[in-house]
Amino acid sequence: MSIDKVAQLAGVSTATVSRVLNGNPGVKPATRDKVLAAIAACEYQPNLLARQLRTSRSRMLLVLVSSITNPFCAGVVRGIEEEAENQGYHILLCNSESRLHRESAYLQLLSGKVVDGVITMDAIDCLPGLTTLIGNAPWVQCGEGNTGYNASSVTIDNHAAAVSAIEYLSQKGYQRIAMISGDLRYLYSQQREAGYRAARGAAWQAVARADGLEYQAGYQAMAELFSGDEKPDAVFAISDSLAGGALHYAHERGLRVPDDVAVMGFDGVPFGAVTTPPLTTVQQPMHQLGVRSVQLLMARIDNPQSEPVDEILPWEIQRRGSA
Amino acid sequence: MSIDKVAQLAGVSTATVSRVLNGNPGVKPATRDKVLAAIAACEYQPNLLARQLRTSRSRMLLVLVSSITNPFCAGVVRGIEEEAENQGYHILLCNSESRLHRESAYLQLLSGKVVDGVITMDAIDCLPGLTTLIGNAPWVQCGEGNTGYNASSVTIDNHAAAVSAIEYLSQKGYQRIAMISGDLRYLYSQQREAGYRAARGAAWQAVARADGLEYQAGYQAMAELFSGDEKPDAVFAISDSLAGGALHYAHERGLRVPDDVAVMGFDGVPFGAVTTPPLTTVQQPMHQLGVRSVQLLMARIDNPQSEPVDEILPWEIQRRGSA
DNA sequence: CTGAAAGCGCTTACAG
DNA sequence: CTGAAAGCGCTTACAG
Repeated sequence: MSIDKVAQLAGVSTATVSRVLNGNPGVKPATRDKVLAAIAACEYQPNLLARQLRTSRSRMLLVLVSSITNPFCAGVVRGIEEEAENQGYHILLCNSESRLHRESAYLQLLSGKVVDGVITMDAIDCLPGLTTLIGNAPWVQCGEGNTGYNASSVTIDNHAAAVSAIEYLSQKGYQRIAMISGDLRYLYSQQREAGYRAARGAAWQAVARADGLEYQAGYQAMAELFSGDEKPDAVFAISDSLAGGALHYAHERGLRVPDDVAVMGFDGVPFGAVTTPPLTTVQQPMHQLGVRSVQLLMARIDNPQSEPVDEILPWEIQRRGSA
Repeated sequence: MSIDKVAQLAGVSTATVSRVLNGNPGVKPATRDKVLAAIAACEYQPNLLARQLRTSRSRMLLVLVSSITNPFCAGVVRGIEEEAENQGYHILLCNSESRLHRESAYLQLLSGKVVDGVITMDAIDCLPGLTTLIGNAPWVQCGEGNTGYNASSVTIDNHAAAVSAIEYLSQKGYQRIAMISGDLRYLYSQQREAGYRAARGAAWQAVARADGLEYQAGYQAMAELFSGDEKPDAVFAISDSLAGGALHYAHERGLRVPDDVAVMGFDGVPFGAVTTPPLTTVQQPMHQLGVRSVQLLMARIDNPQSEPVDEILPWEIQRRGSA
């Protein structure tokens, strides 16, 4: 079932078979039909590996996420897959769990020509060696805008969004606004926390850092915020998942949301619409983040000389019942 | 940066370079060192495509899931990735959204030798053409045990688990136990619904079919169950996500859970631990489902003549506050 | 419009 | 222990 068999069957050269396979216009209809018949007859399936080796184009993209269970990541990945499909690309998803070993194993596929480019959603700054593995291969950072690399990026303005979230809470009359922050190796954590501090200025502040991205971490951080003497009357969490854990803590302690304590999230993931009460949050354009990442990556693949671009997408505050 | 360059640099043949690259023992230490030095000197990176073409082994696995945002799928995928990594394999995740076009595009990678085998988590029965695309390639079904294919499978006993869930609710004293079922194209939906009906026997029954896998669908189904005259006092949902939507409906209507209505889920995904109240559910061995899928697939890859095996894993009822 | 031939970058019998 | 050579299955100038 190789191209040679087809050529034999059709009584033409392999070059001709290849031409009809690739839709090359310069083939006489009669011969094309002969070839097509032969292809059907022997149920020929092209060996993509050979094609990729020859053309040095795999039409595959590597996507590095820290956690696939993170609904924000999942939302972005959907956007990536959709646009990749439009462009005739397949994606190879690496759920790194931030494990260096696994990430570098996948990045080897880049230098090994198995993929044409990579989209990273992880904190790349603190993963030494990875950037050298990527080298000058087409690369876009999604959700993280670390500078100093030969990479494009697509993000939102995390600082501004955090400032705006705090202002929203202030306008609602909340006084003691605390924050559940996250892993500061991520640029977005730094930026959102900085936004919180900037917005608070000289006002009352309290920050608890969640250990991880899961609900449980949000629950713990909330407990920490409520362990002191001065309880917050509002909490701004760096992600909806963490906010979900915070809500759980509030319910468990009999705190009414938003009357006793308001909770505000970040991301705008689906489950935020069905929490009790539904979560007020900063809605990120997840789908569009994915779509634009692919488009910027394609630009780099098609023209490696082109300048990397840093794109910033809009966000909006989604008002629901929790704050 | 091909093997030829390295060979030249080291003053040996390409065969020798290949041998040290592959850890072939029959190489004189002195020459091995020369080669290693040359590899380092020119920062040689092997072209994996060429290697794969030559050896007809890609060490990549295709994983077809219907929805990556489904936390049950995500949990299984983590198990898959972990075991794949142990075996030196990479995975290619296809988030099909049950779209035939996308699934067949990915399955082409199978016939195209880009992947060595496939794990499907989707309802394959009703996707005509896909099974012929798979042909006799190494294949295992995970979570779905359709028979009649040349595939291994790993599942739980969905019927028994559903029966047991209903018995649990009965023993708790609930009388009018309803069910939120799902898409009957999935075998697991059929099996769990059949288990429900078998367990109820002549007792009061009500089934609402959720339209989709998201919270929202569970909310709608719950609304449907409560629209009639005879309200249920307990609801068994076919998945935790759907149960989450049901909980939301209950809260919205001021129904106390589990006093006014009990809610029981299925899957045992992480967020079930932080709902209000936490979700009583049937815990599936997600991680192990993934691990065993990979192992069974490896068996088929290493020995295509081996018989497919159908493996059934244990489940358990996870008691929490909602029922 | 079509074919003969080279080549993508590896690995692997086969000799020696 | 090492090398020359064939070959994996394609595509693509280059002729004609």
